[in-house]
Amino acid sequence: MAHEQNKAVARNSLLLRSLPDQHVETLLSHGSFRHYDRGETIFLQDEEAAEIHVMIEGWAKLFRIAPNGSETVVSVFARGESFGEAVALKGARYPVSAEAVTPAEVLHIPSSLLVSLMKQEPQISISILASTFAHLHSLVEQLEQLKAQTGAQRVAEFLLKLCRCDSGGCEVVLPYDKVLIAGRLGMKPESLSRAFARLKTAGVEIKKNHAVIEDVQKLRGYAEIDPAEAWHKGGTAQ
Amino acid sequence: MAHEQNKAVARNSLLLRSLPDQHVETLLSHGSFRHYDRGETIFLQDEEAAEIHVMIEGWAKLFRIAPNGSETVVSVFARGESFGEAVALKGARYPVSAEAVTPAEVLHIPSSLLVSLMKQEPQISISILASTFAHLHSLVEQLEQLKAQTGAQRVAEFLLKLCRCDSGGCEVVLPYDKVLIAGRLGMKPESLSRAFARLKTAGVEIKKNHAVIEDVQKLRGYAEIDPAEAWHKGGTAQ
DNA sequence: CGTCATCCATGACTATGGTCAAGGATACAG
DNA sequence: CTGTATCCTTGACCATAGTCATGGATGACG
Repeated sequence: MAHEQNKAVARNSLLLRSLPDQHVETLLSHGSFRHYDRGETIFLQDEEAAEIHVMIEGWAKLFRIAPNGSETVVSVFARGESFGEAVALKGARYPVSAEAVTPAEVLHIPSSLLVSLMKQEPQISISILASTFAHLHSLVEQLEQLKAQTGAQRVAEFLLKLCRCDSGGCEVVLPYDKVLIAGRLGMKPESLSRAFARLKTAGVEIKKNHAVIEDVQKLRGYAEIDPAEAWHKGGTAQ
Repeated sequence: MAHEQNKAVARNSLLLRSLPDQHVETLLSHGSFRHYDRGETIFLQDEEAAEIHVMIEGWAKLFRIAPNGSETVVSVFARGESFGEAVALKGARYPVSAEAVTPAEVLHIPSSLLVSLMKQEPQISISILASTFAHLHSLVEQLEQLKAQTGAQRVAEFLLKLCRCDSGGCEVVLPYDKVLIAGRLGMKPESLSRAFARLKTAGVEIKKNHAVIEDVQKLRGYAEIDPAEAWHKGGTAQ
């Protein structure tokens, strides 16, 4: 049965994998698996949070709609990752909305259950804090990237994170469509196109939905150094 | 003795105020208060985190130095706020550095102590999660602001957060120097100057280190609407 | 096979903000 | 009062990316 598959993934999720089996079973038996179609809403900004969400299959994005109508993608989650921990435990309202960007399978765990387990088993708190910290960390990284790097450099880092090789050439599949990649990297689709075009200089070729990286080291260099320097080899002022 | 003052502030901090007195006393008696001069380092990126930090007096910034040398201010903390909870409990390395930006008094609480208290008192975990969530939330807001607002709009929101009035006029004191404000808002000091200049349109006058807001509502309007529309009153496409 | 829709690339134009350089204000020391 | 340091503002210039408009590729469907 598909549920067994799902449970296996859940047991391996970042949130649950370090918990004692007994508690994992309790959580699984009270949690619910649900399917979402592409584009379907998982929760909305300002809704009261009562559940923690674990991605079992597919991708989901967290995003905010600003008063002026523009959308900001805050993060994108894949199989094994979870979100909403801190909000749900605080019983606060979601600061973001969540939506499936591919067909997706999500495990929902009621936060009340977690709170009561936390009282018995402090290890759970540590687990939750750990995954919350991971989000914190990734947001900090995003902030830095947004403030200190150009669009093309952010794309370069994005590609580097996707490919698992340390050196030499590499070919990666773009995990979701370009509109979403652009959003995730804080730019418009048009800018993403242009960023791809610039990366040809750094030995990257885009074909359909996969990218061919000629030399990982070279690309890494492009991502980290100020682009002006990559050009005419100047010295930094400070 | 000054220590009593300090302890009073600590007891009122966001992290400790909701804890039972008994535990607060334990934490205080094992924590240490320390003074920092302006510009002094509190901790460095990549150091191992073993303490939680509570601001008692003054201001501190969290920041990252990118490989290319540019600094990103991630957050600024004031009296009563705390940072480093999630990292310290996970025993990970700091993803950011911290530095006093004014003369400051900081309470350091060993994380090992907190871990053992968490085992006795689940309420502590909730407290910590709450303040971690607050950070998470503020980072999300920053991301949104950076992606969806212009510099002048970010400055407008910054001023609005400082003034506690809901309508009418208002005068606020800029809490720290303009270089830091600029950093906190993701821009260079020059851009901050220009943003201030633009805000004259929205009824804001800057004199030395305080800002006079003519009409809070008006400024709020400026912060939220797309600046192009504030100009020629167009309709949004989408 | 043609039609239509979707997604993506590209061009032209504009605005926002970074960089560099210069100049004004303020505070403080002598 | 003068010299100096620090901080802030302003101007000129330019790179980056947003906006708008167009056109091409791909794929679903009749």
